[in-house]
Amino acid sequence: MDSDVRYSLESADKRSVVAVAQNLVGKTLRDVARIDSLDSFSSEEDPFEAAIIQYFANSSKPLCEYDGAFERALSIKAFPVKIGRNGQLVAKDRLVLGKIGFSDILDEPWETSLVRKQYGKLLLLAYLYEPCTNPVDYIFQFADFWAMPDEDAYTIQRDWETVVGKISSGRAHEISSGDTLYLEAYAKDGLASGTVPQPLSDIPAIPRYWAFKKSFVMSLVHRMSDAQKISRSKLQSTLPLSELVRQHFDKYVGYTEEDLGEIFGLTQKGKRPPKSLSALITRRILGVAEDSKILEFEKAGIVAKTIRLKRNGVPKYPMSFPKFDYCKLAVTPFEDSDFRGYLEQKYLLVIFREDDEVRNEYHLDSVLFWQMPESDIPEARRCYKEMQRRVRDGHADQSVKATENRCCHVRPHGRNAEDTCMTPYGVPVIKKSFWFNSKYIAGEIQRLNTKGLSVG
DNA sequence: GCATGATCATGC
DNA sequence: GCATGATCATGC
Repeated sequence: MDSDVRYSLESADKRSVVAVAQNLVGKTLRDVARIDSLDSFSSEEDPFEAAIIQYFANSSKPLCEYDGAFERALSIKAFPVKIGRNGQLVAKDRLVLGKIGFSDILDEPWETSLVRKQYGKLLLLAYLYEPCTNPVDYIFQFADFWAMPDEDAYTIQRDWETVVGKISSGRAHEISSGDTLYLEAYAKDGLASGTVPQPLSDIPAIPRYWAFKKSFVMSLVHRMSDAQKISRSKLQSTLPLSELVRQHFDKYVGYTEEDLGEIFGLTQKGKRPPKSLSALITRRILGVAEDSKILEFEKAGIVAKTIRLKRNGVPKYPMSFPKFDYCKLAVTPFEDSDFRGYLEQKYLLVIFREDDEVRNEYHLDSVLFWQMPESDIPEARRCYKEMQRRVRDGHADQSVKATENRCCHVRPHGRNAEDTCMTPYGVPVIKKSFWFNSKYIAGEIQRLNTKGLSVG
């Protein structure tokens, strides 16, 4: 998010925190933190949030170094969202920031107030609320620092002054949510918790909490999640996702990428097509706006990928993973590695196949949902362990080749020879990443097609 | 023709 | 500035 967030972590640390947060999206606490229940947090005020904070503390190096005090530097707020009637995410509740101390607030200026301090460092995590579900199984929908636009900050300050004004004129008992626009003094427990004294009047008042109103949280959700649902006709209203996607793509099977670019008005004659053309085509076929995420895919953690198959059924080029860090690789067991996490990625493979006659002309062929089968994980593990061994032995330059491993290999993925990463033995080596072998992917596509799971 | 290493280039 | 997807170049 914007760099103008008032935030005391260094920006590199901040990026690291955001990366940890983004890693939660599409997953659950059970997935990422291997927690089965919140029992061990049950003494906390909010066990769910406590578990999330612990996950962050364990996952982010800068946060570890903050020695548990990082809560001063950032405020993690998990809040529930649900699927609204039109299929878009909506806020479920208000977002509570903290209790209003009727006495403390009297001589506190806005600049040092709880609300002002909180909103400059809010890390918002939205999770999909499901009734009767163990919170460790809630799926996170989006996560990011919240950069508050100036116009919002101004309104929030005015709201704050309105509430403080009532307290400092002895009218805390007259506070109402209707007084304010974005920020409210929320009676969290209603009258259930009884009343408390207020400093400048004998009349007791209901205890209140600072909270962003539901409508304001709703706008946050809209701003932060640009995900859209895949379009459905009446007839398609109850179709399972895979069948829905297949039906959408079916209409366009046989067209070339150029045809589709033209059909959807994404290309102009004489102009070079955008590089992201295939990604744009996928969006159009599914009826989702260009700049939107696809809600169903976000929820299920599916990534759409275009695969161009040559006539022999082998992808034109292999699929790469993000670059790895030699020092991290040397000390991280496979089970805890980023690579292990990437292997669990679910894909929607949008497959184009090379024309039988015209070289370099690719036609839309089919779509497949694919995830690396569990039974192949040990083979990928061998690739990881072998590369790890080489790095430890001082041979980061020696990649595990595609001929050495059935599923994956290692190859350079830097900008050029100068784009290096430090090794544990102090010699920089060109950046590398793990890649799926082209032949392995070819085999998987063939396996799914012959299994009759093909769509399209 | 393929495997492997290296680099380009677009878009965020 | 960098990651990622795309592509080139070399050698067997």
